[in-house]
Amino acid sequence: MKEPYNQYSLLLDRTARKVKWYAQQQFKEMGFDMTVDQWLVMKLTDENEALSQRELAALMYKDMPTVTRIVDILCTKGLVERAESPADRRVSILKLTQEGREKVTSSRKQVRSIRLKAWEGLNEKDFDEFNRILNKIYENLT
Amino acid sequence: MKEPYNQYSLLLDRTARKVKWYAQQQFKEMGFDMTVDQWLVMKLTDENEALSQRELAALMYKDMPTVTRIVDILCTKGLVERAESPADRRVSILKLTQEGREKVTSSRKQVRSIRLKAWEGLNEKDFDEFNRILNKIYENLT
DNA sequence: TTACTTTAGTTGGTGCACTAACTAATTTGA
DNA sequence: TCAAATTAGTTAGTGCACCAACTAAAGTAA
Repeated sequence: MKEPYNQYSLLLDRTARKVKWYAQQQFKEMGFDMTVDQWLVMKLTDENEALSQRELAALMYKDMPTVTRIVDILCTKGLVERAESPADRRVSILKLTQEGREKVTSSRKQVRSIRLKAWEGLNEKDFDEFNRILNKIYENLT
Repeated sequence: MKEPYNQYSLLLDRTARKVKWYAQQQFKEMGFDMTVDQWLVMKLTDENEALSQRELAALMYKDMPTVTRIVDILCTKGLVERAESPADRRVSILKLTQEGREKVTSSRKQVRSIRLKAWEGLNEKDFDEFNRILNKIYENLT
């Protein structure tokens, strides 16, 4: 190979963007007025009791400024609220509003079907390989 | 599996970002004052005679507004120039300036070593699987 | 030629990613 | 106990990604 492993980062990047784009299209079609990242924040807030922004950032593999801004948007939309932690006044505990909870609940089934589309024609072994290789690359660069 | 293929988009996304991040760190360390995307524009401009922005966008799998803006930045930096195509006055033909050409040439070897880092402990078969699976996912969503 | 459509590229607006610098609260350790 | 270090979160600035709307040039067909 003259240029070994050439282009792999481009392939990674374009695939990641395509996956996000496809989910966003589906959101749009189902009249779901929010971004994929905003939805993920809501889902994780729903699933994790007394979640702080730092913990949320870790779950999403995003940095704190990014999380701050997504949460800001969701607060403005009235879907999420910040509450002060009783144990540590630096910490914001995230909670869904009633409206936020309803939105997440009503979307779960549809979101699952979005996920499956990407894996058509691929099997469980492929999924394992995918996980192994991507995790290995990640570790190599950490 | 209760949530099949859950999290795969997160894994894709975080790995793609890590790869870009690592390259950017290396650029910084070698005193290379530009982003990875800017470098890619310069590399492709160097390798392709009389490249238009549309062709460049296709090579990078990016959309045209994104390309316009990256090229804008490189023009401002004096590394790239737009020339009018003699055949079609809508088309901008991209060319590296002398300084741009020197920057690309001097960086090629170092960039190759950046690429290899991600694949430590992985073999050629892994690389093929990686390509096959990511391309399949991409096709599934197109 | 004249009107219709397509194509290359730009511009504006919004959202996410990353760095750096900052505030305020908490923890640590001499 | 109190100064230094750490931690949670925010703000500012820059760059990329995507959509939509736009300009101007080409191509097409009557």
